[in-house]
Amino acid sequence: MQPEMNLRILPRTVQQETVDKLRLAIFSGVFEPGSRLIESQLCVQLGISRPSLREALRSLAAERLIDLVPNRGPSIPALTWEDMTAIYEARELLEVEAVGRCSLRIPKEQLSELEKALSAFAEAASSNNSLARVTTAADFYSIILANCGNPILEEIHRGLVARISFFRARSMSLEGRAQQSFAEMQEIYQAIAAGDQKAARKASRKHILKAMAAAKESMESAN
Amino acid sequence: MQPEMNLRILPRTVQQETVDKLRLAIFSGVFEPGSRLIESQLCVQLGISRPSLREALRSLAAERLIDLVPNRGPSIPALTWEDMTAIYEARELLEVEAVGRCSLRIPKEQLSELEKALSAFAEAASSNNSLARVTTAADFYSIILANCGNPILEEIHRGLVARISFFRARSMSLEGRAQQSFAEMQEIYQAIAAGDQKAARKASRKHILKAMAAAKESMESAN
DNA sequence: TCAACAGGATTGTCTGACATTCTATCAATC
DNA sequence: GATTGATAGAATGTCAGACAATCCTGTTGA
Repeated sequence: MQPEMNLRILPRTVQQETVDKLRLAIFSGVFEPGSRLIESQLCVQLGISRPSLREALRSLAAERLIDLVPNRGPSIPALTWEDMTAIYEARELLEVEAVGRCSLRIPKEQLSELEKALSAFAEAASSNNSLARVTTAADFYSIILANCGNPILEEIHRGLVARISFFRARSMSLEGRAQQSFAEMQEIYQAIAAGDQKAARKASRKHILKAMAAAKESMESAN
Repeated sequence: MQPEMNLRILPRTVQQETVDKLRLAIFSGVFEPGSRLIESQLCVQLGISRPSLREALRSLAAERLIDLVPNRGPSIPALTWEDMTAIYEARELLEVEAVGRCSLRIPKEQLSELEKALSAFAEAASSNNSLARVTTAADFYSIILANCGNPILEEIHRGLVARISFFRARSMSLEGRAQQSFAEMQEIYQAIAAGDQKAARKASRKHILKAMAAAKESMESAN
C-alpha cells in the first residue's frame, strides 16, 4: 500500500452534509440566481439548527457559491456576462494546461476510465436529462484534472466549474450543443490517447471557446 | 461616477474581523505549521463566542488556510514540498498570464503606482523587517493582478499566495534573496512599462522559478 | 513490552435569547 | 405626484450555556 495514502475515515458531520446538499441544490438550479435565502426557512427545510446552517453558509460563501452580505443574509450570485467571461478565461488557462500535462502522463488504466466517462457523456448527450449531461461532462474533466499531476490545478478548476454550473446546464440544453460538445471532447480524448500534447491543448482551447460561446448564447436568449 | 461602482458600506462583523485577524496571524507565522488550534483558547484570546469563532474557522478552512478535520479541530497546514511545488506551478501559470495581460493594458497612473510599490519593496528589501518584505512584494503583485483585466485571476492568485505566505517570509530572509528578488521584479516592471508582453512573461516566469528555488532552499535548511 | 481501559479534554450540535439592522408599508410634506 | 420620514415586522449578528460524541493520554494489567 502506498505510504502516503490517507486512511482516515472522515465522519460526516451535519454541516458537511449541509454544504453538500446546498451545493447540489445550487447546481441543480433549485434556487434562482439573485434570489435571497432565509436562514430560518433553510433550517426547517434541512432539519438543522441555525449555528450549523450558518457554518455551512460560511463555507459556501468562501467558495463563492453564495453571496453573504452582512445584515442581508445569503443570496445566490447573479453572474453578469463579464463575471462569466472572466471565469471562462481562467478556466481556459487552467484546463488547457491540465489537458496538456495529462496527455503526457496519464496511465493506461486512467485512459480507459476517461474513455468510459466519454461514453457516459455520449449517452447523456442523447438523452433529455440536462443534469446528467453536466455531471457526466464533469466526470470527464475530473479524470483529466486528476491526472494532470497537480492537485492544486484540480482544486481550482473544480471551484471554477462549480460557479458556472447553472449556466452550463442551461447551455447544454441548447439545440445540438451537447452533440457538438461530445465531438469536441472526443477530439480531446483522442489527442490525449495519442499523447499529442500540442493537439490536446489545441482541442481543449477550442472546446472551451465553443462552450463559452454557447453559454453566452443561452444567457442572451434567457433575457 | 462610474455606474458600476459599489457604494455599499460593509459593516464589519465580528467574524469578519476574526477571519482577518486569524489570517494575519497565520501570515505572520504566529502559529507553527502543523500545530493545532483550540477553539476555547482562541475564543478567549479573541474575545468572541464559540459560534462566531467557528464560523470564521469555516471560512479559513474553505480558503485552505487551516485544516479542519472532524472531531480533531483546526490546525495549521504543514505543507510538504510537493504541495508547495504544486502551488508554485499554479501560481506561475496565473501570474505569467496576468503579467502578460497587464503589460498590454495597464493605464499610466497605475503604472506609476506600480513603480511606487517597487520602490517600497526596495526599501523593505534593505531593511530587516521580513513581514514588510512580504507585504510590499504582495502590494506589487496585487497592482499587477488588479490590472490584468480578469478579477478571477486576481482572486485565485491572492488565495494561492496566501497559502504559501509563511514560506515566502522565510525565503525572503535568506541571505541576498530579497535583493535578487528586487532585481527580478524590476525587470518585470520595466517590461510592463515598455508594453513588451513577451519580455514581461519571460521575466515573470524567471522570477517565480527563482522564488520557488529559494523557497525550496529555505525549506530544506529548516529541517 | 504491549494492550485494554479509564478519565479528561475537545469538538459537534442544539436551544433559546436579545440587540442590531434591514425592509416594506404608509403617512406627511413639498 | 414624488420624495421624505416614521413605524412595525422580519431577518440577521452574536452570545451563553448545555450535553453527547469523539479524541487523546496516561495508567493499569497481562
